[in-house]
Amino acid sequence: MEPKIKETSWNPEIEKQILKQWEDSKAYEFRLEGDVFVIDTPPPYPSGRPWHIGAAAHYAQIDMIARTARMQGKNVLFPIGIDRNGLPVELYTEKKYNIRMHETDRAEFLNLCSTALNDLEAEMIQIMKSLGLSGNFSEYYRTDSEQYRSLTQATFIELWKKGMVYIANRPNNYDWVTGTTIADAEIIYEEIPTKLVYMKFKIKDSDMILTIASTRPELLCACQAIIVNPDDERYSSVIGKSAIIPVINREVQIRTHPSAEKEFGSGAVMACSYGDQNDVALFRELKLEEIVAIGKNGRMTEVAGAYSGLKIKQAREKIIEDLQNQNLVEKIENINHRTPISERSKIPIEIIAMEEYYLKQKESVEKIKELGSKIVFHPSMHKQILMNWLESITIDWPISRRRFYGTEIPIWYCKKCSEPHVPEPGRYYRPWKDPSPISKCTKCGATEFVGEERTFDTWMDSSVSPLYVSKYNKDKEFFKKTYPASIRPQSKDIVRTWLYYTVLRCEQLTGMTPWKDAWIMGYGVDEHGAKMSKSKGNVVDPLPVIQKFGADTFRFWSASEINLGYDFRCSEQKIETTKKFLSKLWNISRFLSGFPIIKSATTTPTDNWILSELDKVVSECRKGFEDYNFFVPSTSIREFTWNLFAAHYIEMVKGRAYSTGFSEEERDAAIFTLHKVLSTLLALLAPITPFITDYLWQQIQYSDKTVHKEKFPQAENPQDWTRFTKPITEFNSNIWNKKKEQNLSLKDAIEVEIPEDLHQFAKDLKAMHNLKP
RNA sequence: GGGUUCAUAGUCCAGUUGGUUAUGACGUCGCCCUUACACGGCGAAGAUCCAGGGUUCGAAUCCCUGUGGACCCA
Repeated sequence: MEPKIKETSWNPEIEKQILKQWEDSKAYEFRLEGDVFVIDTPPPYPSGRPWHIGAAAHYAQIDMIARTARMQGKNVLFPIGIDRNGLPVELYTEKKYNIRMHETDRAEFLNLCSTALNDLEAEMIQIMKSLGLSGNFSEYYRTDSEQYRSLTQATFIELWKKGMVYIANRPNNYDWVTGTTIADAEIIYEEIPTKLVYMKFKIKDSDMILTIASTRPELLCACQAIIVNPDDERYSSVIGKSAIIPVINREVQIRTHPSAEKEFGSGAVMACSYGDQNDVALFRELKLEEIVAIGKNGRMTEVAGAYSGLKIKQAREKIIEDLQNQNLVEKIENINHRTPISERSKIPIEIIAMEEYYLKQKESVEKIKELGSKIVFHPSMHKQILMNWLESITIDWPISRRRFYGTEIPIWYCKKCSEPHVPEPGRYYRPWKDPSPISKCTKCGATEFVGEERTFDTWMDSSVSPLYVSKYNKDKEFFKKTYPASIRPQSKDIVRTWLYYTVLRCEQLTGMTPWKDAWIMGYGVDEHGAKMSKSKGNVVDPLPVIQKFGADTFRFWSASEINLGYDFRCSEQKIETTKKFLSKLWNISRFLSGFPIIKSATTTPTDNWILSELDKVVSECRKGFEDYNFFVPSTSIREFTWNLFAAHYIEMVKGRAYSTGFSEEERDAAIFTLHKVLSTLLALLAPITPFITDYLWQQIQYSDKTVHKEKFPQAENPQDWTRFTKPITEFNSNIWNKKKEQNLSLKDAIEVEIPEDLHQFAKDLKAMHNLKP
């Protein structure tokens, strides 16, 4: 019989035709009716070539979630967004044009950023499409669009009116070269050689000398306490006494705190505003009054006395010199110090108190814990990341940034009395250039205003993504049916940020959890298990891989290689070998496509056995799909298809299907079963490898429409025949071995007794191995 | 320093509530064109299940201690 399928292997080029077919038929269009399934898709950030292969694998799996839900009969809202706010594009633009953001015209700088993003975005969308994502590309959103930013601003205004926002003067990471507060995420750490200076402090009203080691002697003038460990017996006699700061000649108290390590330096440390983050915590905890020793220009302030006006480094050298001249230095060690560096200017950051806006979060922690416990995490172990984070929240969230490419904080200040005013929500506001929408100061009645220049932390935008896709404040009917969303897929490393902030803000705004499920994926690492980075040169670019092997190969690799929630290794070689399975599937289909489709038949024991094994696969797959864990179905299908269906069943019934020595009924039963198994496998695989399954489905003509409109298969056979699997496969192996031992070809006849328990399969076994009667 | 997590053949991975001989794949080595497939088939070799201790009739699996790695936070 002529097979309907001619070629002997799957050609990934066909994917392009199929993609077009889906697009033309609007196969994945969302309808707001029936059972609605909403995905809070993570909008990827277009950070430049190559797109991380782990991210591509991640999105392939999110699409599997969408397709699974669709085959369960749901209407799936699968939005596609692009995250465009924030630091990376600013850095990219500064580097590309060799300019500095704060020294460039703001409007011009924004334009450059936007253009850069457009190029990077276009390529990203192309990759997402070619991966076969069934998302809503025709209405993809951008987080820097007027629509999106006006939502961010509206939610801010709403919280402002609820009294959730306040302004406070607190120490922050500060990069004095570029003149901006920066987030922790923008700090990198480097081991830098530095001097650890052991300085002599006199104890007041005694002859005792207390030695204190510090890498920041220039901050002596900002010292407000000496700290020793409460268990450190060397210092128990001086606790509560005062010490005299050398050179500065000011008294400070000696106190205890567990953060003072006995082994570091002399065991006694000075708390200055601010040497590092620990100092910040100490000042807060011990309620010390801060002394501003370093100005925003990176120079010592007046409190530094003789050192005032000097740059930090100069001041350090000068004060060491003075200490030595006055014999106040015990010794100096050269050490490597893990120093926080600004990612942007590569200089050590300073911690300086600045006025910033804060969103209250401390009082929401209990409520978030409650909501968090109701969200179903996949895998469940990653819920712990959120819970641990909630335990460690001690301060409110600083939300203002001194950046350009972000959503503007919609505030205008009265020129006369400085009273801040927020406008009405609904529009997109740019206070740095827009005329004030406020006409009269509510406090003093003045009529002139100055716009705020700062922007929001980008998580302020990202954290309202479920509200955006559900048309919050825009379409009540739509919102009601699509919020809370069904699932938030995202990666493990941003649970503390994106996931947490989303729950926080959605709770504050709607009182509800933003989604029912959270699906947390691990990182893609290189083939040796190391993190990929451009500097290490171990980055794998997904684009050529997809072009070479096809999206389905990439997707199947992603499904079968990644166990949900765990890190996974990426290597081109592994992806390549995955393609073999698609070839296998293709050839099985090619073989079957030569036989007519038979709708029903009276099956034989051999048929019942494989159908029973098929049912087992179906059940396992359904379990995996329900948990959105595609590792389970993909590996289970591959094993069944290759090692049972192809290797044993097809070989066993080949003779019967060709009808040599069998009745018509027996032949029909074989053909029926072959098609039953294959069509079930294609449907099960459809969410994972949508191209090849759809193509084969339509070529063999299992139905006249796409496989993606099918319902998921269910286990159908009540009788369990799987106890025969082992005897059958062992029997077949035995014969193959025997023929090999006797140097026989597989088609040569052989005399072998069929064991008692396999008698009901005898006819097929005889035909398969050419057993002598 | 705190937390999460992992540890099974040369490599990657499975092992559900503890139960005969530890799963599969890649790679290696042999043989083989067998009416779907050489991008294939069959076979073989390859594991003190990280170490030590405990619970148990029985532990890769449960508990404790340790070691090593990855990541997050400080």
